Amino acid sequence: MGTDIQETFRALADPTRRDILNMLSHEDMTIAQVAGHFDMTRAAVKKHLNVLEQGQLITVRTSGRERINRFHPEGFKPVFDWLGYFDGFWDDRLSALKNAIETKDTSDD
Amino acid sequence: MGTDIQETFRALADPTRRDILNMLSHEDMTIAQVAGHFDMTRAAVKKHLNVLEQGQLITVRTSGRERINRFHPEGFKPVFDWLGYFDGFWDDRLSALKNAIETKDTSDD
DNA sequence: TTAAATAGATACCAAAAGGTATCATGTCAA
DNA sequence: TTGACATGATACCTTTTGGTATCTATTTAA
Repeated sequence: MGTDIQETFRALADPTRRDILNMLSHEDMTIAQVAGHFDMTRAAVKKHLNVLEQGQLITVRTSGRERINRFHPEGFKPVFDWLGYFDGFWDDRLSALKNAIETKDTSDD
Repeated sequence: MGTDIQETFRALADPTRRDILNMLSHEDMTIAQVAGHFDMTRAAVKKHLNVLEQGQLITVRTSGRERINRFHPEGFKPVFDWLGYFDGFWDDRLSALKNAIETKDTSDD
């Protein structure tokens, strides 16, 4: 568990889910709020949110009857780690980025 | 055409294809050579290579009856560009990486 | 308390994805 | 030229994926 890179890559492979990530990076949103931006049912959006949660790209907290989805940038770490295998192709400047991610990871909420 | 980000993310979403990319980052390989590393048919490997080519993550050249697959790191550019939307979350150190990619892009072979 | 709002859970469906098997084509080498 | 080899192209199958519809549960507010 934890850093299942496959789940993260899978989560990123859908355009709707990438759009959702962009939206959530600006503000936390409930399922209904996210669904309001798409021409699809709330159930379909919920499925996408489930996939994003499995990929650890969002976290979810419950507030009353609402389910609030929050962007979780630390979830990108396995992706950057994987990209790191190709260091030789883009020098080693990738490590700076990886450090940036890892530093961010120390914050909690 | 050109930089279809969806095709690139799609190509990265499969573990076999990510393995293939790692292999090709070390040396160019024919279809048969790639297939030799997996417990699946040559046709299946060929499909994966097609997806990687559509995602612009590899290039293909023909030499006689052989089809030689080459890692194409520039294909990652749309991915890094997309990640750039989240600059605010990991400072702006991502731009260093993007510059690295773009610089590499000027090389030919 | 009761009605409306938010969300969860299933069942179901069509299309895409990952894979195999098979046959056709082009190429190297004796 | 002829046979073996590397690949291309289809057809087909199964599972996963993205989506809808429907029903249930919980929570808020009048």
